[in-house]
Amino acid sequence: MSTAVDMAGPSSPDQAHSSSTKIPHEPLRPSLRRSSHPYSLSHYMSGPQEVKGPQPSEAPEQKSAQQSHKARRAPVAVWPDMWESPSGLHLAHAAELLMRAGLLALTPAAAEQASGAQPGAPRRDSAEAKRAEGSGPEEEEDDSPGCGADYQPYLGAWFPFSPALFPLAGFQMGGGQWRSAGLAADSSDGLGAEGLSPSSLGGAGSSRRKRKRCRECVPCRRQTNCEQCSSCRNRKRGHQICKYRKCEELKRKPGIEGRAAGFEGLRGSDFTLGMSQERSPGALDG
DNA sequence: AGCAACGTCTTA
DNA sequence: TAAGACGTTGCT
Repeated sequence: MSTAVDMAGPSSPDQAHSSSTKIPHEPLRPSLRRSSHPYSLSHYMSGPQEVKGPQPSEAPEQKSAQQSHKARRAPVAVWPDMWESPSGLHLAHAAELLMRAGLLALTPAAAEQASGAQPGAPRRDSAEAKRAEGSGPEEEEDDSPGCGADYQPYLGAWFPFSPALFPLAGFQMGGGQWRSAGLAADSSDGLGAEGLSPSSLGGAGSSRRKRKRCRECVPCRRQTNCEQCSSCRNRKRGHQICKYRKCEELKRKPGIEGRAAGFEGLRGSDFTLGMSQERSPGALDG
């Protein structure tokens, strides 16, 4: 338990939102103020319930599109607008607010602590984790609401791992290999780490065989769906995993061995640190 | 059988 | 070219 990461804190977005009442409404840094963000902290801390449903500004559009395909789409929520901001400025803004609230620590240690959480009630992913490796400190956490990693969307690890920021830090999702070299060497199913499984390879290399998530990259290690991204909002039709949980290996086209040697062995903590450094004011301004 | 999610095709 | 839709696979 660290001061920055309250492991006994909210285990769901709803609970996380309640903590917003403790946040002092102080002015932001000038650099962030200048970014003219319209959102307050309470806005960032607002949750799915608050953003679900049609937004006032969208009502006319929905009416006019009743007969179109678009009419079937879920209304655009406020959060995804920020999370998916190409510039990442929304994220920086949110990070500033959360840091003020003591909820955010952009340090490797905090990220490590958040990911190395106490076990919780096992859910779906735990079965995969059991298959994945016999033991070890990096053993995949249970997909539990009480798991520290569940807080990542609301804590330090979340922002650096946002897809919107990967490009800013020079980490192209298609080229990165973030899992530990030690883990890779130790992995009993190296195929699995490559997003390939014996079963998926077992056939005649059919392209229709499904690859499996590596379970070791940052997105794979996320415990919970964000419930805000397009994939989550559109799960029934989209049949896609949460954007922020989409395995880095699976994002790459099958057969493309685009692994950059420079990424080999880069630990998650190193990555977090790199992101923190990359996100320093100077780096962002540059 | 039901569900999650990968792969591919279509659409904007 | 990215996002969405849908068929399909793989697992429980």
